[in-house]
Amino acid sequence: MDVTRILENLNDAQREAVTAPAEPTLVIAGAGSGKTRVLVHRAAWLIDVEKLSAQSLLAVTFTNKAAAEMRARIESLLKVPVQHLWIGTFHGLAHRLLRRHWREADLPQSFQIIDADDQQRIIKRLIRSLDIDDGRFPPREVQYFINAQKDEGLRPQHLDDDNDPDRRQKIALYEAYEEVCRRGGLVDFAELLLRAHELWRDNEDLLAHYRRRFRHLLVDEFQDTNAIQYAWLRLLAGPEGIPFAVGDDDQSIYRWRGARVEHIQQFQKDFPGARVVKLEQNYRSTATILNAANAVIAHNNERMGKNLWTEGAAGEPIRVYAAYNERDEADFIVARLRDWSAQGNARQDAAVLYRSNAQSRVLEEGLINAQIPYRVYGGLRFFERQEIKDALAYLRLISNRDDDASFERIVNRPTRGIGARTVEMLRSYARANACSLWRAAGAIASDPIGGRAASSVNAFMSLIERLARETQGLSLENQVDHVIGMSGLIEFFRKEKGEKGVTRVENLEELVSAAKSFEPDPAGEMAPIDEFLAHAALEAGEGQADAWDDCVQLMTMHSAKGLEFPLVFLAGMEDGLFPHQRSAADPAGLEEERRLCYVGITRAMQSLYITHAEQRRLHGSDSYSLPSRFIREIPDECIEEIRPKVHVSRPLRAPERRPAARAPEPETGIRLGQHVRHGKFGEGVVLNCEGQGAHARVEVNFETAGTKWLVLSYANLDLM
DNA sequence: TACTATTTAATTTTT
DNA sequence: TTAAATAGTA
Repeated sequence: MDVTRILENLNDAQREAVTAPAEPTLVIAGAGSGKTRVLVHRAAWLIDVEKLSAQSLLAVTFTNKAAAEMRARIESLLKVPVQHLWIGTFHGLAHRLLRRHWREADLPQSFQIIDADDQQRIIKRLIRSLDIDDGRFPPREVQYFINAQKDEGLRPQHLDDDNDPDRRQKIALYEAYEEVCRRGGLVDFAELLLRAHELWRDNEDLLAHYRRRFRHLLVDEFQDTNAIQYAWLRLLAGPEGIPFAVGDDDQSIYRWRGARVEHIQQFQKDFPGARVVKLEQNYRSTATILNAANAVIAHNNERMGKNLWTEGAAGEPIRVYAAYNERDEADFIVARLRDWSAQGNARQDAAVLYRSNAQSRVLEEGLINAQIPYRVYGGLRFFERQEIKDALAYLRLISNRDDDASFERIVNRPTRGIGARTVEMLRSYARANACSLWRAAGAIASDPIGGRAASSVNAFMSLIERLARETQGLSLENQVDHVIGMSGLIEFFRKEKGEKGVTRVENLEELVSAAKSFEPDPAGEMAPIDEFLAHAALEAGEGQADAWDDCVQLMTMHSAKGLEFPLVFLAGMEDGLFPHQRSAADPAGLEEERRLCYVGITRAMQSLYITHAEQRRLHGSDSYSLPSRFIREIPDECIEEIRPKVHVSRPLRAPERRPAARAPEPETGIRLGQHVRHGKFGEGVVLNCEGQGAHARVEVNFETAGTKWLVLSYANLDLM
């Protein structure tokens, strides 16, 4: 056995974690401290040194990318493939279990997975069909409610309406939604986890079997687990299982979608005496960057506490640039990126991070002008594209006629004379007879007095039947090819004007090649087409292709988690934008924003620039804000302030169209963006003014007191 | 049924 | 500003 290969190049803390005895272990791994490394080496250690069969390990991650990377790295360390090692996402593993045990899970054998978009469509339809005011119950909110319940492991029957009519309504919708899914054999993402949990909870023998098999549970990004994921892990671990969880409480940024950092504390309660290892040595960033990150995150109360350090040098100071507006900010960043390239650096080593996607626009404009290639992360993924989902809906309907979500999607796509009226008729029939739309269509199509609608519906049904017949026995690739051609989809999109249609047709052709290169599990019992459909739902594909081009990377701070770049810009560091207005109100929200800031700072290896704009056009109108409070939390000695150069000052702008209408009070000297001081509220910036003379009021965004409207004649503001 | 005008709202995202 | 959803019109 070659212990050295597994242990070399590990520091003491990493080694302690990797070689820990077979006991519950919690690794608190700071940013850049070698988290994945520890996980990978732990797996290799268990297999190679402890001589455990790869079969007895289960490794779980949040993203497919992380799962693939982990497998690859374990294999490269062990120098052998580890096919029998279960590595996957929570959803992927749950799906695997449900396919194996669909009977016990009370699912149809060829159940289909629906994504968030499908789910929303179903809910929207449901709200309408039940004649519920969708103003009071927006589909998005209902969807959020349902998923939140599922994430907590709750079924409608577990819920109490608390005598709140709104809540009662939502519970009723949850129940109705469940029924639609049951009838259509549809499973959403949250349902995968919930079902998998119930599967084990209610089948003693099954649970015992998996407990016997999986002795070691390796968990990545543990701070991101939601209640049902944690419950699932705990159930599997049982009294004997040995969980090895790796996470960082300071990088928990997904509370809003159910993640609970508290599981880190809970872990120590559920597994008393669990070994806790902290990884604090950082191999990524300069000491200056780490000092800044440590100082910022130290302002949070709810944390385990840890301090990143490095053996490396202090490095450059963090540059803070105060831009006049978002254009100036973009110009500054573009100029720095030019320098970066001119000095012989690779563009892909530079990243511009921002809080919200809308910020990318100005940056992109600047980059296009300067002819700097860039790549924006997080666009539409391949399998999420409209035309792709249409094609998949045909395939799904062929596989299962009762799939109402797919039925609705394609019944009139391409248009075949089945309009809103006809669909409404189908829906009400389906509702009255508690059957699927397909069955309703059957009833209506056979109605001799149905008229034109009946014949259109009839034509649609025979098309589907024909496609089903014709694709039987064909290879996956040919099935897909046949369906997109004969369904009329290709023709439909070809007619679409502009470049869009061309791209759509190309994408459909791409789908055929995706089907061609898809390798179904030879041992799997599923029909290859169902496997392909599940794959499409669980792995929506890359957001943007061509990662190999030498491009500057643009992304949100959320999507930057886990990545690192020699040069990083944090753009739009202004109060209201970051921390975002909508999170700043409650302390927990603010702490999460601060963790996000910590994530952002720790992405930088060598150089970090922080920029903020005094004035920013947001949603069409100008807003004025103060530099983010997070900037102030960085120690002064880490920072070098860069003043805007006079000659880049306020870019030429057309004169105000209506100078008089919105003009600030000339005699008061108050203008938008003016910094002011108030006796009680402190310092702030003028956001807005209205009225004149004695009635004039101004809206001021105060650093500490928030945004307030003040009557000018009483407020006694000092100009600054 | 398809196209056009108007209204509305606007973090963060993986599966 | 702008994208998307809805309402209204040809």
